[in-house]
Amino acid sequence: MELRHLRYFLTVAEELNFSRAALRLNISQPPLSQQIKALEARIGAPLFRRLSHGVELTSAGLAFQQEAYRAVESAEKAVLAAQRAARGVTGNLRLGFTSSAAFNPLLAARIRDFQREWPEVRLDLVENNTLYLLESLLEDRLDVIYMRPGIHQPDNIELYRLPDEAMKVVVPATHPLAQQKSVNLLQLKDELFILFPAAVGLTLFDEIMICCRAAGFEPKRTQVAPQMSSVVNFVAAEMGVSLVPASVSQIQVHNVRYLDIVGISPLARLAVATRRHEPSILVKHFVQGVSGKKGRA
Amino acid sequence: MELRHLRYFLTVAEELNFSRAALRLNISQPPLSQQIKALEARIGAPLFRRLSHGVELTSAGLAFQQEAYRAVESAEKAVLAAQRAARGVTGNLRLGFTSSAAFNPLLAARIRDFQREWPEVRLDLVENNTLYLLESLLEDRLDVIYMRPGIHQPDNIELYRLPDEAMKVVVPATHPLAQQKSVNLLQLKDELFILFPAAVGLTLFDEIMICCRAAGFEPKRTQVAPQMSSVVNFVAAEMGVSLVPASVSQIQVHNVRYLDIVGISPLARLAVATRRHEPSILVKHFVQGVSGKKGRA
DNA sequence: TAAAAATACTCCATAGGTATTTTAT
DNA sequence: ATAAAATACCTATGGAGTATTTTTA
Repeated sequence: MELRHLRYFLTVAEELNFSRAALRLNISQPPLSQQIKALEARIGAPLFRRLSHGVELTSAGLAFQQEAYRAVESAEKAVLAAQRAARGVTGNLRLGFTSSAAFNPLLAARIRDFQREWPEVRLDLVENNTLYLLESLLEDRLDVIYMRPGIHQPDNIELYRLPDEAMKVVVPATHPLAQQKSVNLLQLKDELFILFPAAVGLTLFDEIMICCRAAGFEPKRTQVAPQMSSVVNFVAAEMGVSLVPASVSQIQVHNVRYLDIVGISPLARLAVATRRHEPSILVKHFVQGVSGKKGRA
Repeated sequence: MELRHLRYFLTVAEELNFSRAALRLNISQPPLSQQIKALEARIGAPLFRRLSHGVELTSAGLAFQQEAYRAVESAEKAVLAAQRAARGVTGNLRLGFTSSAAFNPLLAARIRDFQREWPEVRLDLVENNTLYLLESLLEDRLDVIYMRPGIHQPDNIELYRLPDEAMKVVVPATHPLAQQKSVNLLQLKDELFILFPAAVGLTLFDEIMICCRAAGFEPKRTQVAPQMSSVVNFVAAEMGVSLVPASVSQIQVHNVRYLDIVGISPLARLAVATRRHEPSILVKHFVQGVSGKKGRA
């Protein structure tokens, strides 16, 4: 049995006349009779009662009609669904980002614009650290990631650098520096630094360490926090001070002050990464709207 | 596009390997490649990504898979549904009966047994007078009817006579005759008779009239009631007396007595009718269990 | 008798087979 | 080097055409 049989049957069931149905199907009447006959043989029961002027459906024909219609409809829907998916109109895009990038306006804008342009694409969002995101990307559990580019990236990923972001110092409101509009790093030399674990937030951690050394000191005491929001909360709890990307200052926790840095200052680097030779049209569509430049970190 | 393409596609999508899929489909690998290629051309997008060791689904292929599966499934379901309908396992049977037959135990038993044997067949029940039932049967709005056979029936129906049923006299409990176990018709010669309208319950009406004449009188005063239950209610309201099929005495209305008739007594004739040359297997199944004998009324 | 479906037959398009080449790791 | 898909080419099944017969109201 083929869709041809179902299509022919459905047309005859509509017309209740083989000759007219054959006309509509752009075939002649005899082959139509033959195909219906073959279908009836396959089923083992007549689908039509042949009368002198046309035909009528048997109960078997009536029962066949409903499901046959669904079959033909599903077949057509399958083609349309495939075509839509191929054009990138539908589908899933798995997007990962670091907790420190979660507040970056470029990421928010890209998500908003992409959803506006492709409203039927489902975005699966994952927040995690750069190492985890990279691993997920390479193992095909994520399609696009917003990550902090470090020293050695795998070479089978494609990187799109976003503009570097300034960083700010976060201090408790009760801290003497809280009254100032800006600070230089050296003023923090005796403070306890709340940072991401080196193994996880490696790149931001490194960047801060390097700048402190350039400013002439080595942070003596450090304390790790697993998430960007935890960092701010720990500062609010007066456990120490920290350095965060400027966009993170959107987290307006009571009892915390953000200060601009003058002089030597670390930069928060951000990049979008995809698998190299990525075939997914959704990834292409997403990356097209990322305002970064292609290239190594 | 044919079901073949969908079946082939689904097998490849399961195996993710053309050669293995071809084995399962009992064809060789090249024609499978060709059919998938033709399908992809029809859709306008590749469904598989060809890798060195096997293939994987593209997003278009993934989208296609769901609906393609439904299409194949529906096609198979259509065949099964038709086969079941052809065997009389499913379908609708429209059954009509007169209100005076509604209490006949043969009808109740037949409905019960038929439903027990063919639980998936839906019975549509219609209660109406013989004239209406006959018309509905001939115009294909009913399939089987329990009717009161009269003098001239259409000859394009098939009749199955059921055993004649005795009739009883119904009187109000306050009536002098209510004390007797039985009556003869002549005792009713001065009573008001509650009967079906002649145009509607023609046969039962005629039968009663003929018997009264044979008993030696003509019912002087008559009153019509539209339904068998109304007849009994009118008797209960002391409007008059009536004659009903014995099975109607199941209607145990307060203030009403049923009396056997001795001597000349009318009979309630009942028959099952179907269209002549009826092709429906459901009608055949139903009639097979009707314990009547075939023939004219 | 006429309208419509079935049958008889012919033809060719194409599904499927075999042999071989190409491709990608 | 190897596994697997694509290509080339051939064969033959069967879908569709034309002409005609059968059916039934």
